[in-house]
Amino acid sequence: MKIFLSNAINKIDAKGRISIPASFRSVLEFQGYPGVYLFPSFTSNSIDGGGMELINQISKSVERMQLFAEETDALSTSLFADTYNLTYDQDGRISLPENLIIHANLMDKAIFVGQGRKFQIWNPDDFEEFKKKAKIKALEHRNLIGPGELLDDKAKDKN
Amino acid sequence: MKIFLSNAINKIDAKGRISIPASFRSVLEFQGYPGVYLFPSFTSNSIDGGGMELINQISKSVERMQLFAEETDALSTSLFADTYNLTYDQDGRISLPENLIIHANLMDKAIFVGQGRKFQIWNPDDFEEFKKKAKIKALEHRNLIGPGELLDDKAKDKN
DNA sequence: TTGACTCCCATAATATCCCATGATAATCCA
DNA sequence: TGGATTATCATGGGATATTATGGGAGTCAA
Repeated sequence: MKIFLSNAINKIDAKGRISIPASFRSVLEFQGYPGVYLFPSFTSNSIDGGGMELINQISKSVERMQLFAEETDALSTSLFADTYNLTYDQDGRISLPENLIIHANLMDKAIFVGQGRKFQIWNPDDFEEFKKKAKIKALEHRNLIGPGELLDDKAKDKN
Repeated sequence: MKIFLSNAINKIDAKGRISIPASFRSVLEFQGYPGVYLFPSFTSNSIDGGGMELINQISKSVERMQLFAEETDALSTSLFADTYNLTYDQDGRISLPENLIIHANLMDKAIFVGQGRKFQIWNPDDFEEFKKKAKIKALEHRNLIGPGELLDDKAKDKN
C-alpha cells in the first residue's frame, strides 16, 4: 500500500495523545521513516500530514521556483516554520502541538482523512461540513480527471 | 482473463465477511496485487470496486494537480477519503466497512456485478430495480451503438 | 517538585488466520 | 457416455493477532 486512503475518527486521550490509524502508519513506514510531518493547512482549519515523500515534494517545488533569496526565505519560512516532525510511540500515538490543536479546533476527537499523497486531520464536525461542499466542488472539477473514470455517465450528463 | 465479467450473489456472514467471487479475484491478482479498492459510487447506492489499475489511474490524475489548493483538497477528499484498500483472507473474503454497508444498503446478501475495468457491489433487490430501468434506457439509446461495437465506455464517450 | 513526555503493560473490540464442510463444477477413465 | 473421482468455491466457526485506548511508572528539564 502506498497512498493515504480511507478515514478514521480517533480519540484524544487525557494525556493529549492520539493514535495514527494503522493503515496510515504503514504508508509512512513504507516511505522510509517511521515518523510523520504535520503542518497547518493553508486553506482550511485542519492539519496537513504526510511522510518523507510529501516533504521532499514540497522542498523540490520551492527549489524549482527560482525565486530571489529573500522570497525563497519568506516562502520556506511560511512552509516549514509551522511544520512538525513527530515520531509516534510503539502504540502508534503522537501528541499534537498546541499550535496545531488550536488551528484545527480540536477537542476530544479527531478524524484522519486520506487524500492520496497526504492526509488531513480535522475536528469531525468541521469535516462533515467540509465534505458536503467538497463533493459539490469535486463534481465541478471532474474534468480534471481523465475521461470516464470515476464519475460515470449520470454525472457527466449533468453538463 | 483480465476484466471483470458476470455476476454473483454472495452471503454476508455473521462476522460481516463476504467472499469476493473467484473470477474477480483472479483479475485483481492479474493487476499485480491481491487486494481490492472500494468506494461509494458517486451516482447510485452501490459500491464501486477495482484493483490497482483503477486506483493508479485516479492517483495520477490527482498528482498532476497543485498540492496546496482548495480544489485539490476537495477533489482528493471526495476521491480518497471514502476509498478503502482491503486485502482478502486466504479464502477470498473481506469485511466491508460500515460506511460502505450503509451507503449500499446491504443486509445479508450482496451481488457483485462485473463492469469491465471495474465492478459494483449492490443490494440484490436494489440491483434488480436498477437493471429494469437500465434496460429501458439502453433500448432508448440503442441507436448510439454503432455496428460492430460493444456497449463499452469508448462507445459511450462518443456522446 | 511539578508538568510534559516516554516507555511499558493491560484490555476489549475487532479483524485475520486457519481448518472443516458441503455444494457445485470439472476431469477422468473404463 | 455416464458414473465416479477431483478440484474449486463459498461459507461456518474456533483460535490467534492487531488495533485503539487507558493507565502506571520512569525520565528529563525548568
